[in-house]
Amino acid sequence: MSLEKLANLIFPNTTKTPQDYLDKYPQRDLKDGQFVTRYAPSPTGFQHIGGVFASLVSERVATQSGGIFYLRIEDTDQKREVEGAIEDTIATMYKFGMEFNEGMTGENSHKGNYAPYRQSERKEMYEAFAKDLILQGKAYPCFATPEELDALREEQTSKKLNPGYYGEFAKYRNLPTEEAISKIEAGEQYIIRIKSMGDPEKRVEFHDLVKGDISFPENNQDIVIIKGDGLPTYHFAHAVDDTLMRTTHVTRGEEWLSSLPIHVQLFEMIGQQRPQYAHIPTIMKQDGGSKRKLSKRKDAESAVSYYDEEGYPIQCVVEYLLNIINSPYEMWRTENPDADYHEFIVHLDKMSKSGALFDIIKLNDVSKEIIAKMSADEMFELYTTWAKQYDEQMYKLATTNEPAVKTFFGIDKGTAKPRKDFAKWAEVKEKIVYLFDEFYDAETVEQIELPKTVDLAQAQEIVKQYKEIYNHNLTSQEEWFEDVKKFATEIGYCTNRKEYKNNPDAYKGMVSDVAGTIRAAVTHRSNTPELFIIMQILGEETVQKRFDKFLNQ
RNA sequence: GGCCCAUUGGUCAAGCGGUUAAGACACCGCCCUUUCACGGCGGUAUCAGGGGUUCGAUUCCCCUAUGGGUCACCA
Repeated sequence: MSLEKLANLIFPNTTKTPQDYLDKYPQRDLKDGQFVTRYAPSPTGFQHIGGVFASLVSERVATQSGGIFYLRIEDTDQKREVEGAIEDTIATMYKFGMEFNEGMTGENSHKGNYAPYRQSERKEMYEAFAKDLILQGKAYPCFATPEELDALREEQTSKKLNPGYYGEFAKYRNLPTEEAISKIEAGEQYIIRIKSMGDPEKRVEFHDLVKGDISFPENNQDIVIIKGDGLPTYHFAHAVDDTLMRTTHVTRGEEWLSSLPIHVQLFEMIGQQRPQYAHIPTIMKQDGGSKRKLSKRKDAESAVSYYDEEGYPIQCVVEYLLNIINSPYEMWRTENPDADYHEFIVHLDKMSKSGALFDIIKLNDVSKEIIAKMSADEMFELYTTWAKQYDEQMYKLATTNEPAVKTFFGIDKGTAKPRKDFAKWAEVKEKIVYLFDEFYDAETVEQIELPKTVDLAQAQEIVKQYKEIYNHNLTSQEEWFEDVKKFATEIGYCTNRKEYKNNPDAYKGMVSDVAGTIRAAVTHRSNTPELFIIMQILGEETVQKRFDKFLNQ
């Protein structure tokens, strides 16, 4: 029984068997159609929007089925691990409204009955499964050094052969067990590989929930399952963990698709049923003439932190993502304008099979729509929360002028067609600063946006006269505008577009020129919401002061 | 290069053998309009190419092209 000797030599402290763990983590009590999914990131620190995209899919399909969604940390690569990354990941999940039923809840805490949820703490389980494979002769220690493997790869490449450790190239695959034992006893370094029985002439077939039916050649590589540091590779951890955690559906990025033959094989080798797979497309970015993955280095929008910094309400980002996940979302949203997005049912089979280009313009539109529907109070709350962190000056201004800002945010609210002014909080400043004298006063004459057809001298002439008749005590926008029209007529401007078009020479311009000029004088902007309300917010004294300042430009 | 996946307008995309090939964003025009918006109406623009199968292909099959993924003791 030399295999037993070998197994015990490699894993002297492993007394439990796979069955022990299978008993310890029993099948979940699920009703038909309930999904158990997971989000299983590596703690590398960078929160990528693609990760949010993938986890959102997982979370939605699990939650909407009444199943379980859990968070597993895949920290088997210690070199890449970044401190604080686990907490970052968890914070990101919560921020995006994804509640997980089980998993890591902090650096050193978790919830759920299938713990630990961190791979580095599951070492004994991988060892039990690996030991069992060795015992059965399905896995073996490999003593090849990295240099040897490099040389092998080079040789294979030069001969135009498939690179890798397989078949005749698998030098230690058929090493007599006694020799393996003596090498280990002599202290030689090794890793554990599977003894692949796959035949690349044969094909594995499977059904992917997103991609449909796919087939691959069988895997014939003796892939590594336990690395030199004693931790499992992704492939092996996947098979063991998703078995023991009783995952029913593996939703992950499509970059995993080509390792499916390995995974299928691994599940077979450990004698367990494989989960169903849904390989979801990668979010891409247009780069010149071609598409590429959203890049951490090149694309600011790849980082989750970007949306924080720019002040996109998270709900907007989620809804945009949902839009990409299932395009019927948009239709659903139109039909259910006030529904919570959680009520939308995500269908894996309706996902696009190819990667969508990230479209920030569309995101802006989705966002504007959502912000337009918010109440002024809600906007104020979200805006000041954002500003507190990212724009201290605006935070102070907004909080010390709460009523004014709320009135401003509230313009048009509750009407059938509220303005869609803001896509993100970072845009608020440029569209609101004229409410505050310190900004208004600091602006130069070049910054004044006059109507296209009016020059400064004309504008000043208009304002000079308007200042005299300006009545701050009007009570409605309509009343005020009637007043402006009357004034415009008196000074030779037309108040009827058709008439003006028919006879442009009879007038100095349109009433829009007059209104635009007043707007420019009061706000320096050509684009603002209802001027009447802005002037009310400002107060008579300020409005008059601004007229004066304008006349002195 | 081998293997795999994908390919409908600028973008997201409906479609699942017979359609005037939806809709949304963007763009353009008109209308409404005090500006900007919003809104309304309309417009430009798509089945990658070539072969089959079929009475009929965007839909099915094959080839080509293009794009993407993957070929680690990383996940």
